[in-house]
Amino acid sequence: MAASRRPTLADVAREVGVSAKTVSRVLNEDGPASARTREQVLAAVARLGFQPNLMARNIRVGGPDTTIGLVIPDLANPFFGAVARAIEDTVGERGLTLLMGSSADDAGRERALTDKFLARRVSILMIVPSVGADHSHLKSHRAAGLPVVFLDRPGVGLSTDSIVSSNRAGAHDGVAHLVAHGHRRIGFIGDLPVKLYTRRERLAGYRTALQEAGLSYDRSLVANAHDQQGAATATAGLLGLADPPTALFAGNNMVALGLVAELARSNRKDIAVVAFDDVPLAEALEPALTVVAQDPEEIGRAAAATALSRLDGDRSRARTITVPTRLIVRGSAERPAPALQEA
Amino acid sequence: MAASRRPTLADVAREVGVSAKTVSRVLNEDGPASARTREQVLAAVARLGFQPNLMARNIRVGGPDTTIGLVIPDLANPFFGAVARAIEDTVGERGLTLLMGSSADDAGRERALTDKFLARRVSILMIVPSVGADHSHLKSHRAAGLPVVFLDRPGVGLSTDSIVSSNRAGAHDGVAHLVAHGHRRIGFIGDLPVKLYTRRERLAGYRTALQEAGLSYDRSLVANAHDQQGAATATAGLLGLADPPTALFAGNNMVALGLVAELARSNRKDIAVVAFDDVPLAEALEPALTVVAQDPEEIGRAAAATALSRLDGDRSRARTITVPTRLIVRGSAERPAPALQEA
DNA sequence: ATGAAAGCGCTAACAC
DNA sequence: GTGTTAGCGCTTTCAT
Repeated sequence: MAASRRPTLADVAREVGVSAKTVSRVLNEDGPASARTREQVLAAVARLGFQPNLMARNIRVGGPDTTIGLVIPDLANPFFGAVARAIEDTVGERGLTLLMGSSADDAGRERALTDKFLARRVSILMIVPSVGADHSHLKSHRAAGLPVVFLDRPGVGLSTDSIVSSNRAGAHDGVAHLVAHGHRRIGFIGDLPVKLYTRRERLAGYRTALQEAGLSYDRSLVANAHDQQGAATATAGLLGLADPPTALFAGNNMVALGLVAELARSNRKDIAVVAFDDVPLAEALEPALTVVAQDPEEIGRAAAATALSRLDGDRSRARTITVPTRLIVRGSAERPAPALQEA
Repeated sequence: MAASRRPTLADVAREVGVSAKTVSRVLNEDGPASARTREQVLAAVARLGFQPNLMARNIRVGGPDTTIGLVIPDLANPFFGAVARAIEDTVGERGLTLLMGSSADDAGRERALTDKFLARRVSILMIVPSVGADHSHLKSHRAAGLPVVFLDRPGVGLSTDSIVSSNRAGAHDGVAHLVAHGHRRIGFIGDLPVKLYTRRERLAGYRTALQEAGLSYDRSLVANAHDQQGAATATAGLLGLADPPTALFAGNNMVALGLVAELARSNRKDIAVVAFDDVPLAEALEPALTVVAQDPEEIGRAAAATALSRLDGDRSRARTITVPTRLIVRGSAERPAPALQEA
């Protein structure tokens, strides 16, 4: 079958015997139109299955497109999925549609995605910045009125709104909780790369908590992993040390999954655990997993609300919103530390 | 600061002292251009920060936009997140960008989203159909060459490609596994609404497995839930029956989370479980959770591959691709059934 | 209440 | 190698 051309405004106009502009008026409820004309137009639209070309409209009107560009590291990571849903819910009321892409935490892919989004004249740009990415090329866009929001991590080379979790305080609280249960050798498995903002912040919180407890920072207790498999390996590595930790802190949700899986596999019930970011079934584990929960819904909601207020003309200084984390005590930190060997 | 207009092709042309078409040629590597001109153009482009307006280009070229529209029930559901990632990976090689939206399993929202996508002239439309949605309005679009693919469930009123899991066989295998371990009273907690395709298929598989074992179908052992909380309630309800089940089958990932959480909360280690769709940490539970795993990556990949082949002119009959599920035995079905009370 | 013409930013089809 | 003209589908502006 021949691929029949999609009907245009002109087709509808011809069908009814009016001008294109009249059809446009009816459809956009712009200017006046007689009841009879309106009826006929609407009928023809339905008959032909006409759908206005939004791109053509946008071209002519000149304003930004009714889309919002969102760059996240991984569409399949539930944390970012939850953030995305909250964003969609909030901007959806304004009729904005989500244009999404995964950067895989690669600066080049992130740049390619943002460029694509800019070429589409998105009305808002939201980015989870990758390590090594520079955002100074966005200065002119922001100056021209494009709201740009950084999510989860601050961006580099551009002063604009950022929404982050209370990484440092959260990690501190989690580690302090382990300390309170008597642990003195606490391992830390962070995200990769090590320059990642969240990794550094959470490590800083870990170090502060150790310091407050008078514990020295032992580099050999710090490991890194970017996925579940790597976290399992890192866990096994730490537990295989000559002087192994009695407790472990997981730096993010993926690390938590690998870490907990490895402890289960090796049947190490004697290791205390706290994880940063909540995971499903945390409460069904034995013992139930104590976590420093993030609030992805609030991160997404705050990001969207901030961007919308910018869109509405808010020209105040760039702000950084820190969304609080919350320690959820479930039991996995309560394995008592073994009695000290020395003295 | 004044929102300065974004530079256009004409601006670049003026800056260099050439015609707009020449700039266009350089940028698209269309026709020839002297090395000197090319250089000057590129320099001006960089200087002005020019980015071609993709919408304007598309209007003129007339073809579909380089976007793919994807309607899923919930951006935050990890199953659909994994599907989306696989789609993005596959179509990304063709330079297509993802336009996404959540339908919340509502036919009206689904329709609003698809209409938006059509108005944007997406080159591919992928939909997880909601119960009650009719898709006959897409007939003309598909006839005009727009690839339409249904994901996870078949659509209604339109004959086109669909990608689904082997729901019936998978559920059958899971339930048969419970039967093999001696269970004769097996509860089923399915998704809502009850007319949902996957719910019905999986229930059918459950019934077949019972039948094969010579077990009668007991309506009181079938419950429903759409979220984790509801699944927990349903679980408690089934276990509170006068003649309660000794084993439970969870109809999807969300149900599985609620069901397992409830069993943990009420400390019911005596209940055997198999879940449809894998969940994180399944192997770390005690006992580890046996599941009928779906393959979201393959679903996404197959959907994208099918759509791309349509885009390349494949006009063969609509196909339904069934992606196999896989029973992953981990232990939660191995709680022996109690000895029969009677006879 | 409706229409004609011009133009948004870009490229196809011809010039030269 | 480069420029000119026309036109994609729509809306703005100005008529009538």
